Amino acid sequence: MSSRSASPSSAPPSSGRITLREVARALGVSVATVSNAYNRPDQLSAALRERVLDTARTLGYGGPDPLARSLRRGRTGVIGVVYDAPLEYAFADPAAALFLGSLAQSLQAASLNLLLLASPGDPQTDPLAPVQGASVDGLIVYSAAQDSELLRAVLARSLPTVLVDQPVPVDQSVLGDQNGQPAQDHRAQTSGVQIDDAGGARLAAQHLIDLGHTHIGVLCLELGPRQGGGPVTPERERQVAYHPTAERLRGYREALAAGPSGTRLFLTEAERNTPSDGERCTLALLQSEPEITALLCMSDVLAQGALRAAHSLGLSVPQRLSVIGYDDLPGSADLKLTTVWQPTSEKGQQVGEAMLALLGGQIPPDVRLPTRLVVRGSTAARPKTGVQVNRLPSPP
Amino acid sequence: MSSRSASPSSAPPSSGRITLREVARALGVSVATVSNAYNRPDQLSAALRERVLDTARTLGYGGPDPLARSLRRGRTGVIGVVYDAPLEYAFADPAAALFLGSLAQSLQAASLNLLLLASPGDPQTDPLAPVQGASVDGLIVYSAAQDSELLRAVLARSLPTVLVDQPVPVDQSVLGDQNGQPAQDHRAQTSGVQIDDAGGARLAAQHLIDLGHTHIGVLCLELGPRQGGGPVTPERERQVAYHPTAERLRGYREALAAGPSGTRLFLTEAERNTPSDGERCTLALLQSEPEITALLCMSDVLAQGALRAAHSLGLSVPQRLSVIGYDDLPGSADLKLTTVWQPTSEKGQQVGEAMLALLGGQIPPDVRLPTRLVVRGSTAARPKTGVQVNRLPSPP
DNA sequence: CTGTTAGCGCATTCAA
DNA sequence: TTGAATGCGCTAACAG
Repeated sequence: MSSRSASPSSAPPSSGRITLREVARALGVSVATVSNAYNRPDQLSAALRERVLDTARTLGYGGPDPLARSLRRGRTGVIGVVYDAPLEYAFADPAAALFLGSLAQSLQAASLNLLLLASPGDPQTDPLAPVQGASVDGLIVYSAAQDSELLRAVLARSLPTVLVDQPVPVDQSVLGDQNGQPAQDHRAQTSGVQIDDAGGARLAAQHLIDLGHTHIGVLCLELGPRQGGGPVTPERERQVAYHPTAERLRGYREALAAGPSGTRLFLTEAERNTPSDGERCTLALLQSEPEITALLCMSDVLAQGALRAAHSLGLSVPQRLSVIGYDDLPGSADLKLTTVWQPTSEKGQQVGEAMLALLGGQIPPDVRLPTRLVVRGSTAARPKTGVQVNRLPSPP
Repeated sequence: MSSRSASPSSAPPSSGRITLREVARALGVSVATVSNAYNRPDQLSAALRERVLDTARTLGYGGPDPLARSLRRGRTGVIGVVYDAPLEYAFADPAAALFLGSLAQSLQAASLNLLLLASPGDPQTDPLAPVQGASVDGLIVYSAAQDSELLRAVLARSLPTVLVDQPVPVDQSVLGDQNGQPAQDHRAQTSGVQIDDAGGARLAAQHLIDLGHTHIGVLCLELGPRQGGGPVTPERERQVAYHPTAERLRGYREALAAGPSGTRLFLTEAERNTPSDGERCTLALLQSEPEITALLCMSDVLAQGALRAAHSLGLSVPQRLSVIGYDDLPGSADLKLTTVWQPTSEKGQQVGEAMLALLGGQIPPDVRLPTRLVVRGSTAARPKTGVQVNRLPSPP
C-alpha cells in the first residue's frame, strides 16, 4: 500500500512526519520541555514556550501525535456508535439522524467525537471487527438484535456502554466465559436509555379501535437481522430479535386484547425502513386482505410509503384508509400524519449524558422516556359497512 | 476521574485490562507468538494458536489493544469527516445524511470507519481541536468556508484529504508557513469532488425566466459561517464564504444576465438550512417584496419551508407562487417539488473512492458530477399581470 | 515454527 | 524550571 521505509535502526529525522523529539533536539531542550509547552504551559517560562512553539511551526510540527498521546494517556476522546446494519441506510432514517445529531451535540460538550461503527454489508469481512477493533473510550449501541454476537462483542470490550432502546442483558453468560475465571460484570459499566415503545404502540392501536376499525394492517420494522420481510407467521412473531419491534408489536396486541373481540391484525414485515418498502408492503397487504381499513406503521418512514400506496391505489386517506406512523419525524406534520411521537432528540441527549456519567465513573440509572399519540389528519372512523371498501386494481 | 494506580515500577498484572504480554507469560510463550496468533495465523501451529486463543479467553483478554496496534502500524482505520457547523444540524439535512451514508458504505469496503468531526457550537473550546487532535488516516471536508482557519488546520495535517464541493486551494500560503522552511505541498495528498452547482442553479433560474417570472425571490443557504441571515446586500454577496452557495448564486445570476432585462432577483439568507427557517425567510421576503411570483431555494429543505409559508399565506403553488428547490431529496417527489437534482449518493461514493486512492498512494483526478433540473408540479407560468398577486395578511 | 529485541511518539514521574 | 529515564501495548524484523 505504501512504500515508506521502515528502518528499525534509523537516522533521526528520516522521513515524513516530524516528532516532538526532533523539535526538542533542534532547540537543544529536552522532550519533556516540548511536551510541556503543549500540555502544561505553566511548567515553563512563557518565553521558552514561545520559542518552542515557534520552532515547532518552523519545522512543520503540528503538535503531539494524537495516537501516541492517546496511548500514553489511556483515553482517545472517541465514542463509538454501533449499528447492526450497513451505515448506508442508518442515515436514510431521519429518526436515526436526529438521534445522532443530538447525541453528537451532547458529547461535543465534553470534546468527545463520534465514531460510526457499522457491520459491513459485505459478508466477507468479519461483522464484529469494527467493534472489536475500534479505539474508543465508550460504546453506544443503537440497535442490535437481542442476544446477538454483536451485542456480546460490545459487552466483551468492558467499556462504558450505553444501550439505546434495548434492555441491558442481566445474564452474565452473554460474555461467554467458560472457564473458572469469571468475566467482569459488564453491568457496572452499562446503562440503558429507552422510550416507552409499547405504550405508544398501544395508544396507536387503541385509537384505531376506538374509531371502529376491525381489520387492521401492521407494517412491521424488521423482526430480525437480515430476514426476508413479507407476511409474519406466528412463529416468526414469537422470536422477534429487535427490541423496539417486539415492544411495538406487544403494544398493538395489548390494545387489541383490551378491545372488542373480532378485531384482527394483519402483520407484514418490511425488509428495510424506507418509504418504498412501506409502499410495497402496503400494496401487498391490501391486495391479500382487502378488508383492511387501517394501517399501523412502525415508523413514519414506512407510513409515508403507505400514504403513497394509498394514493396510487386511489384510496383516500383517511376516508377509505386510516394510517398511523411512529416517531413523529419533522415533516410528518406536513403530511398530516397521525403518529406516535417519541422524544428523539432528548433520547440522544440522555444517551450522551449517560455516557458522560459512565466515563466519570458513575453509574447512571436507566432512563425511560415517554411517548405520545399525535392525532392529525390521517385517521378517521372506519368507513360504513356495506360499502365496497377497497376496489383494488388487479396487480400490474 | 478515575483512581487507577499509576505505578511506574509495577508488578506485572496490576489492574484492569489484561495485556498480550500477560497472556504470553501465563502460557509460557513469547509475546510474538501471542501476537502472531492474532495477526498471522500461518506463523504458528493450529494447535498452539488454539491454545493461545483459549487461555486468552480464559484470562478475559479481548485481543490486541486497537490503540497500541494503530500506533505501531501507523494506521488507524479511521477517516475523519469535517463539518464546520455543529453536528446537531449536520444531521438535520437529509442531503448530508445521504451523502454520509454512501460515503460510509464505500469506505466500509476497505474496513474504514467514519469519525465525525465538528466544530463545537460552544465558543469556549477551540474549534480547531477536533481536526488537530483526531487520530485518523485521512480527512474529508464536507463544507468549510473558503480560506478559513478550519480549512488551514485540515491541510496542515498533511493527511490524505478530499474536499467536497469545494475547490482545492492552490495557494500554498494557506499553510501559513512564515519562515524559510516551505510547508509540504498538500496538493499531492488532496483531491476534490464537486457537483456542477452553478450549472444546476442556472437551469433552475432559466426555467423560471422561461415561465415569464420577472420578480424572483432567492432563499440562500448561509453565505458565511455564523452570520446573521436576512436580506443580502451587494457587499455581502461579494464575499460569500461557502463555495456551493457562491456557485449557486452565480448560476442564478448567469441565467438572469442571459434573460430579458427587467428581471430581478431578491436575495435573502437563511440562518440555518431548515424548513422552519425557509418558512420564515419566505414570509419575510414576500412581505417586503409582494411582487415576487417565484422562489429559487438553494435546498429542498428550504423549499419545503417555502411551501409551508405559501400554504399558510393561502398562496397556491404553483398558480400564485412557483417554487424551485435544490438537491432533489427523496421525499421531494411526494411534495411535487420542481428542483435541481444532484447525485448525492454518487458523490459520497466518489469521495470514498478518492480517499481510498489517496490512501493507496495514488493521486486521483478531481471529479465533477452533473446536476439536472427536475420539473414537477411546483412551478408554472407567472400569474397574469393585473391580478393582485399577493394579498398578504398583516403580520401577526 | 518460536523467542528476542527495538522502537511507534508521547506523558510523566523523579532527580537535578 | 528543566532533563533523563521509563514504559503505554503492541508488531515486525531477525535470529534461533
